[in-house]
Amino acid sequence: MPDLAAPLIAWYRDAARDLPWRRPGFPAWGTLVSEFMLQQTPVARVVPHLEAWLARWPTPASLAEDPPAEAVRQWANLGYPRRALWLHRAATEIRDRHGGVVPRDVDALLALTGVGDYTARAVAVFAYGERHPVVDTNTRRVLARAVEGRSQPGAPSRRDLAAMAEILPPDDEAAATVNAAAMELGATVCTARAPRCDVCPLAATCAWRAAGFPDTGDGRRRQARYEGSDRQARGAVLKVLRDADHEVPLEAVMPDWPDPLQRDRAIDSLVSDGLVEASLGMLRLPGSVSPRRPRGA
DNA sequence: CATCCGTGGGC
DNA sequence: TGCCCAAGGAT
Repeated sequence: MPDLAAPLIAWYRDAARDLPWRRPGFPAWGTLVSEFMLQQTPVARVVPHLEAWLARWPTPASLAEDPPAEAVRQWANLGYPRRALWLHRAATEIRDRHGGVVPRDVDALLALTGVGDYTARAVAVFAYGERHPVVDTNTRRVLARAVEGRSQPGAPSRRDLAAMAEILPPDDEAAATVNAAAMELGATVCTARAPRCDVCPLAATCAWRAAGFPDTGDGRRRQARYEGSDRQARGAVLKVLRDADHEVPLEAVMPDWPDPLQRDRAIDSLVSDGLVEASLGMLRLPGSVSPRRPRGA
């Protein structure tokens, strides 16, 4: 296998975008928040939200002090609001189990709510300089093309970590750069559609290019239609509660939604997820009011 | 392992 | 215009 590390490092030195989490001295907490936000949300949408979030909650403990409702509100329209709830839980876990310091150890990171294989290693590597393979969807596509000669990666697998580990140089800092460079290449050059092979540092040895760019089938499943979906209904319910500064009567939540059963199903699932609290016919974001102790309790 | 989970921009 | 896609994770 050709050496991918050297051309990736050289290319990254010139082509890396200037992003907040790449600034020197950026805190590990900021890296963790950015990785939560970047889970399935494009960089351009994340940047302003990240800066507002860190200005409001500069430490995990500061976030943990506020109720989850505030996290869900601040998350605004970033999408997948469970991530806001999970980030709040992770902040609480960091405060309670790690003295308020974002852990460095991959296993400790993996134990945090909402932190999986990607995020745990991204924090260990990019915030702390540890040497691990970091594999996201961009890296998987780059490896699928450059190494395997396929147009798209297969289903995500634990083997992806081993494949990435194989191309990492021994030095910690160089390994971190290769991890970042593979992601950056996939995000800006080796893109899902219309890859820019003319400026790719791996073009000379790319197996996919050498094979004549065969379409090896996309392996990816089509995303379910959003219009009319339960997800859309959930999003609409949550928006009503985010925009309200107090609890809302159940009957006032989307009274004109085309499918009342779907609306009720959305509310139930949000309650089940912990994103909404319901009692006495009222709905509110979690922890947004202090529950009154029943008389005589 | 397949499915579910938001939202918006680009083509 | 509809469809594709986006630094994943939990169940």
